[in-house]
Amino acid sequence: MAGMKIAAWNVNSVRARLDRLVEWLKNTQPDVVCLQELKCTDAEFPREAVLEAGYHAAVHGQKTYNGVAILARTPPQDVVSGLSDGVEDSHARVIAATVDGVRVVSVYAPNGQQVDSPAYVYKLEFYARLRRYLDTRHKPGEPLALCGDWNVAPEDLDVWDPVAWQGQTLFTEKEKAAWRELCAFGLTDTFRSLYPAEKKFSWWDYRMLAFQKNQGVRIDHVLATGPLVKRLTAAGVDREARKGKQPSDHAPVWAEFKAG
Amino acid sequence: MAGMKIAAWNVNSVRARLDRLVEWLKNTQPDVVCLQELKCTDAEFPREAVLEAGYHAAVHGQKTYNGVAILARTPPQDVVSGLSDGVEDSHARVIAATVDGVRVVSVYAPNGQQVDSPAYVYKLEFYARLRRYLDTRHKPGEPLALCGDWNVAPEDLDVWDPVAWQGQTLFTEKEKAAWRELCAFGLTDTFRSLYPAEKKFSWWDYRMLAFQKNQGVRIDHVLATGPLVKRLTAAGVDREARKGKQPSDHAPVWAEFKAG
DNA sequence: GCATGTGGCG
DNA sequence: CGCCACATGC
Repeated sequence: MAGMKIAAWNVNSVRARLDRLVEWLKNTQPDVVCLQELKCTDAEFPREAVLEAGYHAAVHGQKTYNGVAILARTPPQDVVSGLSDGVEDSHARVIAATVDGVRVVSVYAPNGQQVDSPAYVYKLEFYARLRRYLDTRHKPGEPLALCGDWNVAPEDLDVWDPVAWQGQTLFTEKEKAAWRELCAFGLTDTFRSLYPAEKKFSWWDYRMLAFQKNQGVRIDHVLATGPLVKRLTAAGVDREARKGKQPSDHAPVWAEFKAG
Repeated sequence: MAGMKIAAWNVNSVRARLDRLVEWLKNTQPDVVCLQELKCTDAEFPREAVLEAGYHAAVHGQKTYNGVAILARTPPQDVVSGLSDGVEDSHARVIAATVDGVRVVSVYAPNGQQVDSPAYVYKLEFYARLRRYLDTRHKPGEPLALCGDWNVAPEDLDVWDPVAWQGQTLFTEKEKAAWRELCAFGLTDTFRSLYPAEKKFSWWDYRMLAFQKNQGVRIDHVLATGPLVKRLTAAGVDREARKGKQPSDHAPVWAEFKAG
């Protein structure tokens, strides 16, 4: 693997955000981008515009909701859509592909709505299923990156006000436990590993001027296995991309790995 | 009265078209603008942005449908909303005001939907009521301009294909007769009086690439009484404003009067 | 708040 | 085709 910058961005409709996405690709020049919430079918995905910007796309789309993709400068290989675990599940939340020797998975974890709602139960099950997906298909010694919107803020440092967030969806003990259980496969939160004390966010509610007041949470993460973490040189949140007119409610997050 | 350029534009939602309207005001610098189809209430009308562009506004708004306004460099005087003829009518289709000594009326005539439908009957009645409005309040010897979307193409020259339009709403004999009866008050179609043989349009359907094929109709008109017609120097359609992204389906029409 | 879809209207 | 309204998701 050459040096590689991997980003993850919940775009909240790739068609509504196409101009911003293309602009951001041109300015940021990541090697791989995991997109979430495409909110379009495979056929509706703007392949041409993305290709013009220099990226091939592996797309697992869905009408109106969810939808994930992996963009890369070279065509993604061995694309696998979904968890393929036999569970009835119409949500397009996972796509995997190999890029330049690294297995990349774009993940849009369920939001969970209200605590103990069916959606919340589904969210916890999704995390368990994803852990089994890794156990079945991968080893922690392989170069593997899982990137996306995880809808979990793992620690107090990851929400703007831990007291206000106490017991709220994205920040409950059960969700954090599901997250830790996933990471226990052998995954490292790249941003947090480099910056153990940084309070940076990746999502801000559209309402109540949350972004202007920096009342956000860090729920978008680039997770990596040991072989990649060894090469980790930088990680961050592209807060600029949340500014201006008609932004996504999420900022892109990214991690950079040196050649090895 | 100083020299005066009066325009009329059905903007098809003033909020959806605000950027285009402001841009057009800055480029075109009309003295008076009659707007139709505001599709917003008085409270929702973007007064600030319009004022920043240099225009005061008299607004007769309505939620979702209709809505008319008069913009002017100096505050419109003696504003009168509606026909005030005692008829039950919730449609905001008429507003009048005096600007620089000229009585200006912004009119959004009913579309009429299908021939002989209740909406069609309402349209014919609207024309008769407007004629009575003029008879009651004005004299043909006063400087008076009625400007707006009349939803009538008065002559064969005013539709792209008179055969195709034969008997269609906007072009039926009854509508043309209602239009002539209104004009018989003492009003002149400024554009047609200057250009008796010009085939120019002011509205093109959003569908079927009608604008690209120039398959339009001329249904937006600046009507003026004798004292103004004497000063008429130019009239036209601002076809450019119908181009580009997210245009109104109407182009602005205008007439220019010299000082007198 | 800002997306999505649907359905009415022109 | 492109407004509006309304419902629904996050």
